[in-house]
Amino acid sequence: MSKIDNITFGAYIRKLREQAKLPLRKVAAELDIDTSTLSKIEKNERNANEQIIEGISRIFQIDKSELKVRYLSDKITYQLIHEENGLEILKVAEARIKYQKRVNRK
Amino acid sequence: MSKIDNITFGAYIRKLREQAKLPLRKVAAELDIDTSTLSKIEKNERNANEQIIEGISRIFQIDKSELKVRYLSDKITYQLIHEENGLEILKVAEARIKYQKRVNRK
DNA sequence: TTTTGCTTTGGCAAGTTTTGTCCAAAACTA
DNA sequence: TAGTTTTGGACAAAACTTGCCAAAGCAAAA
Repeated sequence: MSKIDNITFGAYIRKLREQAKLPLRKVAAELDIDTSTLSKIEKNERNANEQIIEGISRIFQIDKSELKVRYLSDKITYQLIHEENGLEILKVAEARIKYQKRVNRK
Repeated sequence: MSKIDNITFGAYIRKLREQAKLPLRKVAAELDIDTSTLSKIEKNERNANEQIIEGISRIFQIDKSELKVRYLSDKITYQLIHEENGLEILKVAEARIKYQKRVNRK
């Protein structure tokens, strides 16, 4: 139950930063982005990207794939949150991805 | 097993059109879009949108929500197809959407 | 209260992506 | 062959995203 905690990606990385007692300014500098950009990412007003996820992973020693799962699941949740059939859509996507996996390993 | 047939959205609407024996030209006119745009949508080279899904639903008498499920699950599948943890990402998104539903009906 | 440091906000300009449209060539049909 | 349908490329306009900066807000210390 660690990744299914219903906290957004932004809130999660903010929590990491606050636990480490680091100001935006310092983390942003480490990530080589503007402070205001990081502020917006923490408030889910801007997208993160590979470089930023990489950096967060390095700074806070968090497994990069966990961060990616959080980031992408957030995005997908957001895409479906107002859809009537969100859960069905996910089921179909799941079936397709499983199918792809089967096909790819030939 | 009707929506989980591993056929893309484009291929699906092409099939509908061919079964009805209609040329792109006619369907595109009905949808009020360019013929070549519809050709590209059928080949998954352009996005559909609400208006187009609406139109397809009307022309071929297909339930609009079925079309939406097909369209969006396609998009999500495509977003995750190269991700290591695609299935886990879907699971997390699913848990979040369920959580939202619970919260919303308060 | 004033200062100091941290964070938030708004907005602009540049860059990128997506869209709609047109046209010509390719592919198909009869 | 001609006639029709489908495709792909080019292009500008529109929409969206990004990086950056300046100003405002906020809280705690001096």
